[in-house]
Amino acid sequence: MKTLTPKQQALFTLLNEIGIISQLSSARFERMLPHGLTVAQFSVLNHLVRLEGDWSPARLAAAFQVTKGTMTSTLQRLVAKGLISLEPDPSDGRAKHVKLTEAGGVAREAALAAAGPSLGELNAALSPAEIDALIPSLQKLRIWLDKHR
Amino acid sequence: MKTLTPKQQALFTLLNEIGIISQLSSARFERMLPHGLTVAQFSVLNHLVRLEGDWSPARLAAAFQVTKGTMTSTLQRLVAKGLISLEPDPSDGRAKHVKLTEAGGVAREAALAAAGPSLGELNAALSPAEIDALIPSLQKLRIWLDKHR
DNA sequence: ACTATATAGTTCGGTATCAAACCAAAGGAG
DNA sequence: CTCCTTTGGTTTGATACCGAACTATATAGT
Repeated sequence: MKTLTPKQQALFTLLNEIGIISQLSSARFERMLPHGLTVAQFSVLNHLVRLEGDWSPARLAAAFQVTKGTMTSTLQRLVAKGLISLEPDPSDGRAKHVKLTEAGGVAREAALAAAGPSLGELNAALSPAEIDALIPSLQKLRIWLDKHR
Repeated sequence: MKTLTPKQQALFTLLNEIGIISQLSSARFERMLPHGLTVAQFSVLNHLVRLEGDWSPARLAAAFQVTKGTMTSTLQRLVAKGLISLEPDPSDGRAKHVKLTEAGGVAREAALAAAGPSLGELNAALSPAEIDALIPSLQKLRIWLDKHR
């Protein structure tokens, strides 16, 4: 039976764990969110609140590392819920501006309030020190993957 | 503007990085796989080769931490490709046995050969020591999430 | 034995995601 | 100015995934 080298095996295990954690944590998070918000939708709302500036669908897609098509879909759902609006960019006929609506701001606050406690529970699983230790390595990995796709 | 506590913020960042890595690495991996195999499908084949014993859909779902419905769907696609077969369990009228076919074994070998090198490239992003350091913490997190869902 | 509960598996409706193909507008090279 | 390439956005088709509802079988409690 063919197998992977130990190095490859370790990487495979790592990515496997990461995939499962991603799944479980998204599902967990989503169950907390009000208004039928999904993680992807909440992330966009949160992003718009936290980071000032003009955000186009393309910039958002790049920020979240998803394809333009995926972002189109997520934005359409947010528009349908009245949480954002898409406006034409006067200086570029192709582009659009993504704008948070009043309702979008409110929904984001509510989601934050609902999800924060659930996030806190995770401290039982991992100490703050462990969390801080994990982040830089994962960022390195994420950046490498982004650069080499 | 409402924000998260620093602790919550760190956890949020962590889960965010994990989500993006999961996405990017699955997409990368999948592009390498032959026969239109997906990561989910390959994982099942690989699992059946590496771990002896009888595997039912329910056991596989638990092992991969997905719902039974998700596993049903993945297994149906593998059956359609002729890579596994589902057989009734003589001792339990509800259960089934998942069996790898010849073609399944071959496909798994081919996938391994195709994907191994791509996995190796990741060593450029993270040293073996970093990888080994990451795994235990992530496992702790995964196990906690599994237990508390 | 009968009933209630738990477990195995499927199906359904919805969202996210990708890749690929497409259109329209912008920018650069001649 | 015209052609070519790049960029912004949408659409389509496929897969994975969840949660919830459902059927059928098994097991436990009384």
